[in-house]
Amino acid sequence: MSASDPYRRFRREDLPAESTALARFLLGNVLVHDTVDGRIAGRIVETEAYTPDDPSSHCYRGLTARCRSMFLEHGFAYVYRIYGLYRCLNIASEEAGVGAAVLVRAIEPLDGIVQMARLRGTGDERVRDLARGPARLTIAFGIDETHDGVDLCGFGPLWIGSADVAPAEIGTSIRIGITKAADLPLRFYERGSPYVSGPRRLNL
DNA sequence: CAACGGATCAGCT
DNA sequence: GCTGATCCGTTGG
Repeated sequence: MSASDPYRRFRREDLPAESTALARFLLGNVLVHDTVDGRIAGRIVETEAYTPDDPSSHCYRGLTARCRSMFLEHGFAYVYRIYGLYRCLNIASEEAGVGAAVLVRAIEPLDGIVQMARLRGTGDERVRDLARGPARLTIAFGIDETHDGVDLCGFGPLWIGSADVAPAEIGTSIRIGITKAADLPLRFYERGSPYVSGPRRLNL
């Protein structure tokens, strides 16, 4: 967060609002968490879109207490608890008042790798595994439900930005771990990246 | 490697 | 009650 910061914060108007456009746009850009113990940051390499009227979306049946953040303007965080144990980070998409979001599924660690390994607390300190998978990445980044509803395009400690690198070559597949609308091609990943999650057949 | 079960709970039916 | 946008350790080919 200095003049020499290698990453540039996005303003909301930098981001496409539409869900699949945002899911693709985010690939290759960075998620940053500036904590008291230093910066944790990495390149987003895998996303999934949960569109309006999507049967697998948490707000398919309308606004509820859990998914209310999905109705915020695009660029706000939606964090929810899954399987009672873990958390997943989404970025709200579409316009305010429309429930939709992009799930961030995997990140290539760039900064704060030592702290990521500490936060994860497993024996596995391979950089490749630190943020590969939606729940792993929230653990590695220290993200929890206190981040639900925060503006990732604001000036807070958790934000998204540009690393000003060449755009990734994007692959497309069906989404992972869902049972409804399971055939829709709404998962996007950086082709060839070893930091992407999921079975190999989905990462060609 | 692939497959399986346990952990653990909010939200919904 | 039952179901998950999951992970991890263990078991078996």
